[in-house]
Amino acid sequence: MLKELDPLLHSQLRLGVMSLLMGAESAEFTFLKEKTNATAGNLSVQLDKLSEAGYITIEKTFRGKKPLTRCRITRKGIKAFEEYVQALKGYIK
Amino acid sequence: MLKELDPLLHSQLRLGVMSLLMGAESAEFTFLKEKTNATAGNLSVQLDKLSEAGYITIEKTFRGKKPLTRCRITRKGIKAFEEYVQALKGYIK
DNA sequence: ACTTTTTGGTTCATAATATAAACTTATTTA
DNA sequence: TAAATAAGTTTATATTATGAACCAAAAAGT
Repeated sequence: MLKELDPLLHSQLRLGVMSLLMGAESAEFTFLKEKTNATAGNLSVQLDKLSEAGYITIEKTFRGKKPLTRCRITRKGIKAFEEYVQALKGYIK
Repeated sequence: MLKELDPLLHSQLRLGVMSLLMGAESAEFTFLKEKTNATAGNLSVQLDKLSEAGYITIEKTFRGKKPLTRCRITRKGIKAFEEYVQALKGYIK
């Protein structure tokens, strides 16, 4: 039987972010923005949602005088991602 | 680079329907409803969208005196599904 | 025989979600 | 010193998903 797909992950942009974070120790806002082709506003909102859910951490610092936002996937996020992939496989054969 | 995910397929219910139709010659409304656990209203709407897009055909007849709605995936639908799966693989590694 | 429930849906109003435009604050660059 | 750029956030809107309410016919109760 088809499993539920975690709605937090079943979104192109959030899934893209999580996918990128799965493959890196951490990633900067600007990097994620470039790789996903998202607008800053949209990315900002979606990162907040992932953070709210405890799937990522967001660390805001400065590089010199400029703001620097760094994201990292959490253990919970990794687990959710892996479960999502398993569930998805039931759909794509 | 991450590819676009066809928004018509990137929806739990529509993807579920397409997945079921990929594995069968045809399927009845009531069968799809059971397998996907959708409400009739939601399923009806999503089937229309897939049909509008040319991804499935919907044939309305009768079994005895009761309405019978039968769905089939089209060549276009199969292609779209396969492309979606390819694009998705870029996200889930 | 009629009235209640079930079957097989559709329509529509609302809830949830995604998205980008407009804004902010600070920093280079001209 | 005015104008453009960087790095985001907030907010208003557009899009999408979802189910409640509805309909017509058939089957089941009484």
